Amino acid sequence: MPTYLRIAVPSPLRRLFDYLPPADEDPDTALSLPSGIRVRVPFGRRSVVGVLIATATRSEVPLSRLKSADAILDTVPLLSPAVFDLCRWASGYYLHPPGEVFTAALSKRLREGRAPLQDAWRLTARGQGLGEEALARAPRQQAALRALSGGHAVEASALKSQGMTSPVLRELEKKGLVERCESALQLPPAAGADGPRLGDAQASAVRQIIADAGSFHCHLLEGVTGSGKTEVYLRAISHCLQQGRQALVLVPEIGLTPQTVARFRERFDTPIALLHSGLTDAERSQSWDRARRGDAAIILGTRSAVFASCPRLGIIIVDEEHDASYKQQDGFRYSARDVAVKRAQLEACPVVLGSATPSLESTFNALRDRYRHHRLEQRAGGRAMPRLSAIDVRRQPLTAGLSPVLLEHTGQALAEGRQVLLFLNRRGFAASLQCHDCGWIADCEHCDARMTVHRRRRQLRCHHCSARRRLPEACPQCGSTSLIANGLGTEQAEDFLQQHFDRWPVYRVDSDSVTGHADMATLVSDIHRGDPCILLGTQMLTKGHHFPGVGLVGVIDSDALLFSADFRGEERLAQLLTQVAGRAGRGDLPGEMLLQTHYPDHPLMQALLTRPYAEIAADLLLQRQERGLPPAGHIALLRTDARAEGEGETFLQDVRRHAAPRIDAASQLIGPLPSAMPRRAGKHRSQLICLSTDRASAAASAATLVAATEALKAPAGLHWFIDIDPLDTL
DNA sequence: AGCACGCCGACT
DNA sequence: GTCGGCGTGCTC
Repeated sequence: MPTYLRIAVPSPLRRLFDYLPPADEDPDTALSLPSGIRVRVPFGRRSVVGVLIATATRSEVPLSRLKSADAILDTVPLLSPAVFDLCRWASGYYLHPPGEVFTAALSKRLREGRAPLQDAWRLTARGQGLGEEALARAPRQQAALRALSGGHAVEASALKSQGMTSPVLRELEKKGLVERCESALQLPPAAGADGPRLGDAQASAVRQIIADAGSFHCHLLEGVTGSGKTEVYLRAISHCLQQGRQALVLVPEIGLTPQTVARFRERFDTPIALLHSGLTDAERSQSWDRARRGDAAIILGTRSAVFASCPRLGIIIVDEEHDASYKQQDGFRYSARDVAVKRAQLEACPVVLGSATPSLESTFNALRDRYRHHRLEQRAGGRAMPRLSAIDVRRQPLTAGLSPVLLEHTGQALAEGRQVLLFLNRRGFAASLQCHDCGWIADCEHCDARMTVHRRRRQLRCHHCSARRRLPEACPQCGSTSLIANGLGTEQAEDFLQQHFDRWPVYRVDSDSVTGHADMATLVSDIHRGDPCILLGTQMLTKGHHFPGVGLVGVIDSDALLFSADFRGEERLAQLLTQVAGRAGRGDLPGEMLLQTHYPDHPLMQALLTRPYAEIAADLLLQRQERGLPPAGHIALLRTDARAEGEGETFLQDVRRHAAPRIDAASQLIGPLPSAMPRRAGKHRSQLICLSTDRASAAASAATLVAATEALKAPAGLHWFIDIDPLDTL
């Protein structure tokens, strides 16, 4: 009976492919090949690297149509069993092609079918048999042999630092005395250095997390900035390392700053593998390898690190779990937070979700006792949250969006030697450009959107695609030179603030002015000197950094955030403002936060002013439950990108007709509808929403939708994808 | 997604 | 006469 290899092939196809074992492989041994190994297989007209999912003795595909695999690339899987299972789960849950999911769990080097990097040397059997006095005439080679005589492998970099050059080692390799291998550090169990004394709430959280070591439990750690969440993580990690196990720490995209890394390095005298987008492919592959071999005790990374194989994982931490950057927004649209929880379950280890502003998803799970909820109420050092008040800007004169009251408070804070943080969530000089004589408005050619004025660069830019044009001197429609820039952006506010407060520096922090990690680091260290200044910025300013010298926070345009078409708009606003508030203040200086608004009586504005985040979240959760929206309900979104208008809707209408009969009563289909911005980057976007009251129905309906979509052939130029648990439905 | 095959316009 | 445009069809 032939043996079949069931392979996940890197392709957008949502199925596995069967192959015969390579010709030189004995069918009986082939049957016991372990799942998770890489296999090189012919696919179409090319050769690709796939992952063995299982071996089988039957196949649906007739033998005559099967090809043989080219080569078995590994003897032992380079994915841990838990990550293998995690990928299989994720492929099913997110309805994403298995081959593409597995590529998320392998480093580039391994995806290309290359062997893991052999960055260490060890003695061969012959090398070990050699006496002390061997190679007396080659002192450098003798020294190298002595360095390796400890019986274990030594990393090439370590040998180099002892003065062993690679020509010397290569010479020994030629003599068959040493060989290359993967390094295998012998990690001693490491404890963290002592930290500050814990408060009661912290100590209790640590105690409960530690008590769960070795079994799955999800902990929601809720605490404002400065309440000591990080200290709880560090203690839990320390305990985990003492057990000889690894810790996986996920942080948001811009949260992996040098300060974050420094904090871990200070505390733990143990190798840390970093995984973030700023690394080169080689560095990434190395971190990936160190995690997989167990050489790194701590794996600290962004979203994709959730798939790093760790042989002895003991805990997972997801910091700022509410952060949107955990959701991948293209291709394999997974949520690293949700995948982390699933992973902890598969690894049988605790997972800690930490945030000052937990997502309603996590709040809901905590309320239903699925998660253990720990609240850290106090700010370390008794630091108070800033006092919040609204500035009613109705009928007030606004200069560059700033009211006299906000200007006065700003001036006063600066004069008192404090720093001021002004939050404005719009880049550029102005939101749009209009002709005062004929009404012409500068629209993007590719999107249903206005172009933003960037005066410094003399450009019009679209913030939804890459379109850029020269800033016109005159109206292209009527030739008038009376062009007016509507809607305030950070550039304009910066110009005004610099002029108005010329005795103090104004730092603008947005993705136009701050481009890299290095820029941000310089800026942060400047600001940490504490001299009075104005910090003016977008969302970028609200993440990851704490500014102890800030005594006043001003939100220039709260209204822009108050009205959002998306169902998560209110949750995001509450999180954003709470996060901004958390940036400010220290023990001796209670901060102040002022919100400029035209709607001081808006219920959400009132709630924000008078109640803590947790209460607002509880209310918002009730509203979601009443409307059957997440996290009470579940959403799957089938989206299309088409070249022609209406094409997507027509196609989705077809999909709906085919799928509807097989969708149960716990799910309802809404749409197809054009997206909130129907045309984006030249593509016409539309969507079909599936809203379900329970998870099982949601999963079944989404699978039905995908099956129907695959069965109907999409017209040329129409792309479609499914988004499970989307962040927004716009 | 690749990568082929396939059938119609401007060039060495 | 051919090089090459990208439409459409398949991948065990």
